[in-house]
Amino acid sequence: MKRVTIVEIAERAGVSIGAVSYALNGRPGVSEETRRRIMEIADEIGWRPSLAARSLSGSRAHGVGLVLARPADTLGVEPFFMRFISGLERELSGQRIALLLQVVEDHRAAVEAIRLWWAERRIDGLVVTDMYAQDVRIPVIEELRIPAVLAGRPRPDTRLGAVWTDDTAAVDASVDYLVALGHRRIARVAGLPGLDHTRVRIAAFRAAVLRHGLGEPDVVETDYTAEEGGRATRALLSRRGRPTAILYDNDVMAVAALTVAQEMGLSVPGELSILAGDDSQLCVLVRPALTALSRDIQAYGLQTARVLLDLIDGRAPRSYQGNTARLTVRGSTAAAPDG
Amino acid sequence: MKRVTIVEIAERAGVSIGAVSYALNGRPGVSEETRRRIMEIADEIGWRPSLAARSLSGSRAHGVGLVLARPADTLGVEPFFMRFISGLERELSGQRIALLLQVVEDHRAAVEAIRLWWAERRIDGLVVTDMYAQDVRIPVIEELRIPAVLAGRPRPDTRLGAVWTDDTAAVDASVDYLVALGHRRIARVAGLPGLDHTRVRIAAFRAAVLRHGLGEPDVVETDYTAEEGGRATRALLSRRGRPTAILYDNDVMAVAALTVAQEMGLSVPGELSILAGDDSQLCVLVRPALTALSRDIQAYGLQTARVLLDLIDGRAPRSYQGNTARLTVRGSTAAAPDG
DNA sequence: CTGAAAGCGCTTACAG
DNA sequence: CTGAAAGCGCTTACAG
Repeated sequence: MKRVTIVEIAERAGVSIGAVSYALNGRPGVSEETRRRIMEIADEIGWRPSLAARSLSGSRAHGVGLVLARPADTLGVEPFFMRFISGLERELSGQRIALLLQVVEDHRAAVEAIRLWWAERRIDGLVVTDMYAQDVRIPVIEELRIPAVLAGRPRPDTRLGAVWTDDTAAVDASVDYLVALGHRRIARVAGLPGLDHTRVRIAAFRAAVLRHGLGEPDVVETDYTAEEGGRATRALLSRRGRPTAILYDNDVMAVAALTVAQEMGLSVPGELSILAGDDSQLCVLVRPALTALSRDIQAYGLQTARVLLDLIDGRAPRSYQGNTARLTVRGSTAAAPDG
Repeated sequence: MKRVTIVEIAERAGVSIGAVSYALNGRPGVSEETRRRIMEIADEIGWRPSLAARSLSGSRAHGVGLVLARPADTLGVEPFFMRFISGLERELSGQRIALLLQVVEDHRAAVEAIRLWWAERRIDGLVVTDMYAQDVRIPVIEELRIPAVLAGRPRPDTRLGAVWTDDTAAVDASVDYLVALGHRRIARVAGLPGLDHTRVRIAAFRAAVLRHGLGEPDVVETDYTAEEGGRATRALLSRRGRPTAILYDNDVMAVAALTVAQEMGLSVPGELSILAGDDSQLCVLVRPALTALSRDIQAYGLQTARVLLDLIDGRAPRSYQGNTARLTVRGSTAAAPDG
């Protein structure tokens, strides 16, 4: 059970521990020959750096934090997060950087978690998701000067990095596609109105509807859950002049909408076209399979990790724009009924 | 940016750093008065222990690891993991223990991750999910003497703790329920055959079918994905003497089955009863809503964390049995067509 | 009850 | 190119 340390390596190699440290870290100060011998010994006895010791003397914690502020049930059903995490991991684990995960109720708790992690020197940086237009986490992160990257639109007034995709273009493409199918009454079931990207998408939707001269844009806000998605759908479909096509802000709500339409005796896509704002296996699970906006979430996570690692290494904050979501056409969209 | 350390507290309080350490950790060696004064100062200047320092001198890393060895896509769609993680978190974060998460492809990679974490002294213990009957992780964990708890059935031949629920009883209840509805041809679409709990459930299913005198038990093995679940369903429903009821090993496959049945023109539950082995929002999303085995996954995660923390504290390995899954009856099960 | 000191396992100037 | 030493921020016997 005795821990293998550089002292043992130094003894076996007949050099000082300083030399061992230099050799192991690839820094100048030892001859190539010595370095090789030291590396061999380290390998042979299965040495691994103690992160505690390394963190204490160097100043890196070798960890980054991700705080998810959502109810566990919502997190569970939306496939987004696990895939995103998995993408982050792919980049981080290669560099022996741990991902610390915390699931909390709200932003207040998130701020608390961030403060503690930082004070304890557990993390070198932070990944921030689910940005709010007014986000209490940002001033705290700025004040503590924590390297951080937003999974979302850049905030030029901050020192934070950002990895984002062009939601406006994706919404535009969706509306254009539906209009080309002859739809004139298109509605949007949006997610949480406080969220940054929800707002961007709503704005894009409004602009697209107006641009096509389709009258007053019809948007219902929800909390992203199946319940509210279903309820919003029921409300929209009960109106006179009900929409012939609805855009949903995620996959879960679109699936719920399909159920509601079927219960109301409306055929999809015959009488109603449904378009999901996120793609996942869920969309393929149901009938008709759902037309959806797809993007590579794992790649998104991976890029986010890269931008964060650069920041931690002291490079200037970057904004990386990933690929715009593509429209994957399946069975839930078709020509407008009266078209 | 200067870090607040116990040195500063000691100076302000006019005592040694040793006294500060004792006071802050609630150990004897300082008077109550001194202790209170020290705590106040610490609070006032916002001191937080450096985990690196604490880990280096004490021998705790204050972290536990969870390695998920599954393809990211599967992980994403099954709501189980996020809820489980969220339950783990609830217990861990209260004790300032970090959850380190790693998502890998297979058990070989999982073993590698475990070895590294342990060698680097990043973790004090491990949560192990998705146990295989023959599981390469176990001998490694035993050899390294890592405190670990299985989210699954106890292994009496090991020093590992375990948190589990009685799958046999849950399967029994499901079969009994279907038999009471008059079903005589009941099949099971199982998950990955290598998994421990898959085997237990298959065995329980076989035993129940035989006990009820329903003839040769009909089991199809899959990989838990919607694709294979759908394919298995199609195969089962294409046979002469097709089943009138099918038990699925998770929620995702049951939803896929619903789609397949509808495509084949079979009414659910009129001609086919579907029972999902896991419950989640997915089951409520579809029509008919799926009858399912429900359990409190968050509580399961929380209990798992507790058993692990006990182990880490040096207590003897415990096996904790959680509540057996309850049958939540919804619209996908009904009396057998010929009953 | 309290203080002084060693030690955890590294990194990093600073001399040779 | 190499060695000896200080230091990171704590904990913990060991003396007083």
